[in-house]
Amino acid sequence: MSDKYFHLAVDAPISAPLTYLPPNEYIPLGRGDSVRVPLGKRTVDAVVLGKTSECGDFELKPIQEKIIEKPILPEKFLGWLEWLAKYYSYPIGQVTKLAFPPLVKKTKARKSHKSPVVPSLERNKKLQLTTEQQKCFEGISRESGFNIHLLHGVTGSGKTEIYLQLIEDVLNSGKTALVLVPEISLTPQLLNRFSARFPEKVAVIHSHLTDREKTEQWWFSYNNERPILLGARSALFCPRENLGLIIVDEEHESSYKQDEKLKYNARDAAIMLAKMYDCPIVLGSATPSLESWHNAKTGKYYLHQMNERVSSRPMPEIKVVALQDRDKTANLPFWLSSLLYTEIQDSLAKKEQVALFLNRRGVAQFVQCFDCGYTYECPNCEISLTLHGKSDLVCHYCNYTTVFKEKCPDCQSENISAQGVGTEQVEKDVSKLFPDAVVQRADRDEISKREQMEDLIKNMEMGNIDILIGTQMIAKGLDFPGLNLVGLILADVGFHLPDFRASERSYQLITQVAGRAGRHSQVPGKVIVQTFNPQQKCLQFALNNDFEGFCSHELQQRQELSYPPFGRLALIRIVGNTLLNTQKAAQHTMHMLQSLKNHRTLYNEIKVLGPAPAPMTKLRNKYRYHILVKSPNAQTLQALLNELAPDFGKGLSSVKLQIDIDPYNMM
DNA sequence: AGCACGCCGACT
DNA sequence: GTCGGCGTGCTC
Repeated sequence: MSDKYFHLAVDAPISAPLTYLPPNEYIPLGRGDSVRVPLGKRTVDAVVLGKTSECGDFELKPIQEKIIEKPILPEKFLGWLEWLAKYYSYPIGQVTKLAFPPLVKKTKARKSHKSPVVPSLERNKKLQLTTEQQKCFEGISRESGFNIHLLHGVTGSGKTEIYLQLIEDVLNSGKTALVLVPEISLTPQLLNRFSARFPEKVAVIHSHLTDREKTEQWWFSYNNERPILLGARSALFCPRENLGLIIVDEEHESSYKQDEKLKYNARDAAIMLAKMYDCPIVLGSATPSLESWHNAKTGKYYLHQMNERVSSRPMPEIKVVALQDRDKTANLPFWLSSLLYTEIQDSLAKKEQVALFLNRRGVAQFVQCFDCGYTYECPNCEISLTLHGKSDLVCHYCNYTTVFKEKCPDCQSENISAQGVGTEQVEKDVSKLFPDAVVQRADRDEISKREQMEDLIKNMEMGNIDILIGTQMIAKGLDFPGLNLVGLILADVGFHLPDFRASERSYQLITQVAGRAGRHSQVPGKVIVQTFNPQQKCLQFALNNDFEGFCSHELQQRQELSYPPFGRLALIRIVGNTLLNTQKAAQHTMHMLQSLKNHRTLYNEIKVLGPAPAPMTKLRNKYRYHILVKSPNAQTLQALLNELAPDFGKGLSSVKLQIDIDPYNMM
C-alpha cells in the first residue's frame, strides 16, 4: 500500500476533502472512522473517506487521534453521504456531521414525567387485507433488490396496513426497515399503530425530541436493537447496517424538501439510499407528485393503485362559489360568500362543527381585481407578477417588468389592488359575525408545541370548538366526528404565487381538505370551495376526483415550459449586504454562466433565466437575487454548476451564492 | 463554521 | 495613542 495520506471530511464549510498525515503513533484507520484533527488554530472532528498518495501544495498536519466513542459509518451509508454532498453541492464534512447523534455518550432512558417517546402497548394482530390491498402487497413483495414502487391509494384505502405487512416480512428475513412520514403526520395515533403491531421493535426520530431522547432512539436503531425506524426526514441520517425496506409515506409532501443548509429532498435521497442498499422502496400517496407519477407512467417505477375505501362512506358534497359573483350588498367581508355564510349559520344551528381553511402562503403580494378576479401574469413564465413599490410589476423568474395601472386591464374596474388574506383577519371577522360561537385559530403562530396540538384535537373531539380556522396544519390526516362543513376560503391563492407547482399544490390541498368533512356520518359532509377561478382546470379535476386527468393536463403544461419532471431545475440565490453589491454579483454570476454555456455545446439545451429579485427581496437585512437554471437532465446541470463553483466569491465582495438543486421553495 | 488579521472610529 | 467594531479570507 503506497497511499500514505488520508482524505478526510472535516467539520468546516470546505467542499473538497482535506489531506492529512497519519497519526504519529500507528493506529489502524479505515473509511467511516472518526478522527480528531488540527484545522487552523483549532481542533475539529473529521471522518475518514480514504487514502491517497497526492498531497498537493500543502504542509500536511498529522491526525491527532481516533475518536473511539463515535460510531463507525457503514460503507454503503458513507457512499450515500458522499452522493448527497455532491448532488446538493454541500460541504462533505457538514454532511457527514449529520450522521451522528446529538450527544456523544450513549444515553439511557431516565424516568420522567413526560410520556415515553414510543408507547408500550399490547400487541395488535394484523388485519385481513382487502382484495385490492392484497394485490398491491403481492405486487410489491414479488420483486427483490432495488425497486421503486409508487403506491397510489385514495385516502382511507388502507396504505398503512400494507406498509405494516411489508415490514413484517422484512423483519422475518432478518433485515431492518425505515419509514419516513412528514413531521406533521407523526401523530400519537400513528405511533400507537406501529408500536402495537411491533412491540419493542420501533424507534422514533423527529425534531420535537430532546437531544437525550434523540440520542437514545438513534442508538436503538444503529444497534439493530429496534429494527424499525419511524421518523421525519432527518431519520434518513441514522446509519443502518442491514436495511431491507424503505417506505416514504405522503411522498408528494413538500416538507420532505429541506430548504436551508443541505437542501436535500428526503424522498429523492431515500431512493438513492435504497439503491445503495439494494433494497426496495415504496412511495405512498393519495395524490402523488407529478415527478413520481411521470416516473411510474414511463415505467421507471412500478405503479400500484387502490381506488376503494376500506369501509365505504358517502363522499362529501362539494360546491364551488365564484367569489367575483358574490353579493356585494350583503355587507360581508370580501373573503366570505353568502353561501358559505349561510351554511356556517346552518351548521351552528345544528350544533355541528365548522372548519375554515386558508392557504397561508397567500401572504405573498399579488395584484388581483376584486370584480373579475384578473391577476397580472408573466407572459414568459406563466406565474403571477409581484408588485414592487407603487407601480412596478416584476416576474421573479425572468425579471419581465410591466407597469401597474390603477385600473383592471380586463374589466376596467378600479377595485384592483395588492392582496393577501391571513388567518388572523379571518378569525377577527368570524368572531364578529358569529359572536356566540367558540372560535379557535390553528396555525404556526398559535400551535407550536405537540401538547397544544393534542389539546386542540381533544377540544375538537369533545365539541368544545364550534369554528376552527386554520392552515394546512389541520388539513392533514385529522379526523373529527362532529365536523360536517368545511370551507376552503380561497382555493386559488396558490395559482398566483411565483411557483410553477401552484396547480399541483392546489389539487392536493382541495383533495385533502375535502377528505375532512363528514367522515363519521352517513349523511354526506359539505365542502364549500371559494375561488376567483371556478373554471381553473385543476379545480375541476379535483372536484371530479380525476387525478389521472389532472396529471396528463398538468404534465403537458410542464413539458411546454421544460419544468420538472421534464428536466431539472437549480435555483441560484445570491445574498448580499447591499442592493447594489447583490445586483452586481448576480449579473456577474449570470455572465459567467452565459460564457460557460457558450464554451460547450453540451450546455446548449440549458436555459438560464434572470437574474431577478427574489420574491422576498430583502430578508433579515440581506438582499436576495435569483438565477434559475433549467436543464434537460441532472448530469448536465451538475456539470455546469461544478464549473461555476470554484469561482464563488471571486470579486463578489461579501456576497454569497447558495445553490438549491430541485428547488421547491421558490421564494 | 471559527479564528485572525486589518483597517477605521471613539475613548482613557 | 490603543481598544474594539466587523468586513475579508483561510483552514490540509
